[in-house]
Amino acid sequence: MAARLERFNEPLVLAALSAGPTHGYDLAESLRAWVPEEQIDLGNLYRMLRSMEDDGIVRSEWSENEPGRAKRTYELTDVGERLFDAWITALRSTNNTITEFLQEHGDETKGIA
Amino acid sequence: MAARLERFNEPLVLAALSAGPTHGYDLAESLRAWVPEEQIDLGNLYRMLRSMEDDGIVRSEWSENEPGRAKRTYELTDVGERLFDAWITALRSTNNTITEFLQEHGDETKGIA
DNA sequence: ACATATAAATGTTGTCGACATATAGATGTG
DNA sequence: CACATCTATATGTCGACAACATTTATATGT
Repeated sequence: MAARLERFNEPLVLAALSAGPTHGYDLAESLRAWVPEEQIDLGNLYRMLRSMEDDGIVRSEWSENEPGRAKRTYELTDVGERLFDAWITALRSTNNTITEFLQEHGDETKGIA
Repeated sequence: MAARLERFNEPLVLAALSAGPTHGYDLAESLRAWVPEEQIDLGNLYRMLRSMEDDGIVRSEWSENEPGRAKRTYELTDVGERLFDAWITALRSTNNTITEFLQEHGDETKGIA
């Protein structure tokens, strides 16, 4: 059982990028810090990044003159920053809904709380 | 934008049924009380109830000798009650994750909080 | 008589996450 | 050197679930 929050990886990515540009593989590291219990699916992460780029949420380019495998560096656009704000608001609202629900029904797990 | 919690209707139904048996249409009323902003999809609700019955979470039978259109009355099984407990635990955990995230990033919406 | 509310159900479609696989350069090790 | 492993990006496929639409049927209000 898990109460999965749909698309929650998106605000995690937005938060990570709001601290400055990085590339996909590093982003996966940041996400792991937030959700240590579940391993990040890199395939889905890259797919998400490309879809976010299609929507103008992030912008990317191949990093040049860097050692190692070629990396694509992502950074937030203005649209992305505004989306981040919207996510924060939405998460607050969701959190309130859950909190109210737990207040009304949270004594169901006898002996754990 | 909405931070949708996947399958959140399920714990709502479980909570409603834990207060006693009812039928699908009444359940929709209870759900509306919890999520007034979004209208409940009755089609999906009935589909969900059937699937929950397949999984042994609820049990149902046609109500007899009742006026009006024939109703199917649902009640929780033991499995359903345990699932409800599991949902509570999972929701607590999700709530903690969101809360931590908001504590670190919640000052993004300038002038609203 | 006609519209609307109650009640249950199916069909169809799109989005997203889970899992698998492909490609390729860099680095470590026997 | 050969081979494994790590870093890095990307696509293919599948299934679960929500959104939206439509169907059937009874009861009630005007």
